[in-house]
Amino acid sequence: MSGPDMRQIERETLLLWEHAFEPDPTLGEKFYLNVAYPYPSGAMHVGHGRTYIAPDVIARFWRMRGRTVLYPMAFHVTGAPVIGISKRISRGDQKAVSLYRDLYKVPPDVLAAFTDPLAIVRHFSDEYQRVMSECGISIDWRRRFTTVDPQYSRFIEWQWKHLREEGHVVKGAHPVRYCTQCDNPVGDHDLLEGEKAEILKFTLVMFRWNDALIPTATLRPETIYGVTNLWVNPDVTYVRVKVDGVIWIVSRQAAQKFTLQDHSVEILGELAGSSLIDQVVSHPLCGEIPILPARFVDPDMASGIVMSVPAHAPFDYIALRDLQSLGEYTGITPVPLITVPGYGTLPARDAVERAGIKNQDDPRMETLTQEVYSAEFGSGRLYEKYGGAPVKVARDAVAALMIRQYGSVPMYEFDTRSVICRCGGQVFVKILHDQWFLQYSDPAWKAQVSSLLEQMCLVPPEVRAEFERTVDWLKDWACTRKVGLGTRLPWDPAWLIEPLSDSTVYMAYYTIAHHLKSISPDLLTPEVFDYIFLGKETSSLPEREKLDAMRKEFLFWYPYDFRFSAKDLISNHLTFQLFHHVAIFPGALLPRGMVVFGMGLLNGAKMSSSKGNVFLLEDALHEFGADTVRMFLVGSAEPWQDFDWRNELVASTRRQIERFISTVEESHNATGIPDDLDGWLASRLQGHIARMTEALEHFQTRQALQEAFFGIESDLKWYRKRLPAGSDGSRYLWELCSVWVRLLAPVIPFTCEYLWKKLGNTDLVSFAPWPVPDPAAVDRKLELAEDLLSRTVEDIESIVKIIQMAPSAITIYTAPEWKRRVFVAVAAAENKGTVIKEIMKEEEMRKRGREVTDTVRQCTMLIHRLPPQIISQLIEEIPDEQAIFRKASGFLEKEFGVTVTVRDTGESMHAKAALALPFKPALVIE
RNA sequence: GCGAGGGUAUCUAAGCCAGGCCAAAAGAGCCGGACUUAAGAUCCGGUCACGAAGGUGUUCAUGGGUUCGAAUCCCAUCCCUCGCACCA
Repeated sequence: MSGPDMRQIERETLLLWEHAFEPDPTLGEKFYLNVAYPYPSGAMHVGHGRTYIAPDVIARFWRMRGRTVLYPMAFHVTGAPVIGISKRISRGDQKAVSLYRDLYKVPPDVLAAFTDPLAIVRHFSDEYQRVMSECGISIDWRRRFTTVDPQYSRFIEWQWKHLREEGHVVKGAHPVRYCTQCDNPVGDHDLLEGEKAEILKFTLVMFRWNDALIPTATLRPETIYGVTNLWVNPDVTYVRVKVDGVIWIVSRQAAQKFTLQDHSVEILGELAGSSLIDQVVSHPLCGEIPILPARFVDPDMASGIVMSVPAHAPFDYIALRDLQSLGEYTGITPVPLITVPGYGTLPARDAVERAGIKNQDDPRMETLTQEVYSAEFGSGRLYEKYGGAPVKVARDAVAALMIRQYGSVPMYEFDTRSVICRCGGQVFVKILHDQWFLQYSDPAWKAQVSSLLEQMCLVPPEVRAEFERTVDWLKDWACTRKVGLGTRLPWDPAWLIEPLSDSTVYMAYYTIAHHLKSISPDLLTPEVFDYIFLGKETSSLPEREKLDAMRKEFLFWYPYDFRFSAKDLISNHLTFQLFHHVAIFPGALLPRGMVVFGMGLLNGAKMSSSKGNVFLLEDALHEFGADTVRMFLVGSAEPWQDFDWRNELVASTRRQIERFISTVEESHNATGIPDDLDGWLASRLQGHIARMTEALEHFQTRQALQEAFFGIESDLKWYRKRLPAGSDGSRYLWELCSVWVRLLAPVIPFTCEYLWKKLGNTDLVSFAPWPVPDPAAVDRKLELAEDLLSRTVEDIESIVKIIQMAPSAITIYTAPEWKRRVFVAVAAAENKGTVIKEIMKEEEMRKRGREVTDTVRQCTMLIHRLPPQIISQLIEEIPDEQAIFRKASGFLEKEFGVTVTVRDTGESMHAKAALALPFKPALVIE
């Protein structure tokens, strides 16, 4: 049986759904959820699939529960990536072309148009919509927009006007990674090499040498008191340059760097490093010192000349020792200035000697330097004669002093060498001016976000800590760019608003996006948005009727209930959008919750388009069908867990759906009259409904599926096992299937629409009422009886298996009345220690002596092994086991193919019979 | 390095917060059987070890500790994932 043609069903169902999920405000309750919109620069893979399918399951669930559900979608087009992509494609870059042509399967004529960046996003946003629809995602596409639509830009301008008025936007200078070849700042993804390089702020300590200054860059300005010499690389050519009118001696590379860091630089001439050796320089804080040669000095690091503190810097110490071992400069002794626990007077010497370093070429020098550096920074103190301050404090104080009095200036430099742009050019640190910042560092703003977070529902709860940390840690964010697509800053149009800063309150835009399409962008002044979103009246508002409708619609949907996104966005986007919301919207309209997703793996490895390790969502749809893809993606792990796509696992998901289809279809054959067994099935079903509902209320899609799919399936398995031979079950199965199809509709909606119709319904299951557990259908006694039966069957099976003998007769001995009393007494006892005493108060029990104490012990063990729920039920009433087993004897005989007798323990002298306990009958198999 | 989360049987994964319901749910895979001309699907059984009576033994990253009792609590170590900013 291959089942119905799912692809055909999908096509037909999609027609039924056209315009079905386009909600307008109602009188009822709403549920508004949204997902971070995609940047459509490539094809969707199965990882994207889950990002949008999991919220769809939630959307469909609440829709069936009667809420008016809004699930909108748009496309984030702002930023620079597509510009780079289109450049690479027009340049004929093989890697880029092959990615788009071969992996994303873009047709040649479309690819040719990709020389226009907008063509890329247009193509892929259409693809996204098409594929999302094919997945059955119930999006209201009327509200679709892109972030470069003129209406959206007007909206962003409104948003930024408010941010500025609230004082959240400030101007400043900012050091950035900068490629001189591209003449642009570069981000991580623009780098060929050195992604992890951090920008460090050095202090240039200015030593005087004749008419010139020699700047040495240091991260430890406080060590100036211990400087014994400078190091210059004798093999390097240095330059004499005029910097801001003063003569400096630096490496050639450094001279170029200064031009990018707010200095005017004019090269006057060259001089060999060797010519500087043995020259004497001076600084007011350390006096006169010589220049010594050292090969470790890198001309491409900061100024290309360093100051030497052999007492505290292992590199300096070992370089000096190397020289002195050749008999040179033996007059120089290290000058200590910091005390640090765990080290002697000369920490650098201690570290070098402990590690047994031979010379300055030893590879361990880096870690050694780090070790001394951290120790001194963490617990070091300057000598009393230098003020006695902790290093932590002295560092900034001395730097400030030098800048104020001794001509020092800061210099920015990377902590690692070789930072290379994708274009192949070297990357430098440049100070950008007139940069605009969002002042996330503002404690008052942070406090507002923190208190909003406290009220918000975060799923899973573990992410709360990370959000709180992020709010604490956020610093000012450079929010404008010179290149890319986007909206211009209204008051400074030379700048574009950066992509992470123009995507923070668009959830409000969705509520009216479809109405805005019919309004000229020119009419969308800040006053118009003030009215729609804040209810602020202004005279002569245009299109008043439309605005009123929008105001009403906005207030219907807002605030949003849940925002969904992957966990990598916690530390930026998800937190940013909270900052922006509190800045603009009143308390009653602030976000209510967020759901954070895990990441996707493909066959155990990270999914990555550039490495080709992706499985395209569309391919998955074709190969497995939409419902299979959906069920796998939301069923293999909870949304916040990472999931792993493996084709062989997905294939078995498809079989599960096929099994479900045939079960429901075959329920037509069930024509029997419902009896107790159906009562049991119905009672169990109520539990499944309740638990699945609760799971979905908590976004636990996997748990929900376990409950509703496998839970019901395994009940049916037992049900069929229990049916008399030849029976297909009762009419109750129709009812069960009606519930079952609705429970699974959020997860596998195509299949369920199909089956819903087969069950004789004419409406859409997508809008059918969600099943509600019926307390009247719950029958604990029936459930307990079946439980006893199935446990007993398991026991018999396990015995039969072990004894490896074909049984000829089975006798079930139920426990005698007095044991039931003991059982209840033990189960109900507060104090298990004194329970025997209590029981022995009865004359009848005392007569039985040891038998009773043994039973107490056995009962205690049994009680520990049974679920508490069963125990509490047993305390209330021990079922009539005789009746249960007698009633099921036909079933038992069918199961084991032998006669099954049921007896009370008292009727037998058999040794085993004495083992009977309540809910654990003794079994004799012969 | 810093911040957050996590490591459970062949795999995915529940259990952990509230310690005894735990040899540890569920699914998958694998093995065996039934059905079938055969394959697939389906159904039945098995899947840590031992056991001719429903049990016993050893397991929940590693090593310690608390407790009558630990996958669950505490400490240390190792490993994995995400983030560390001008980038979507």
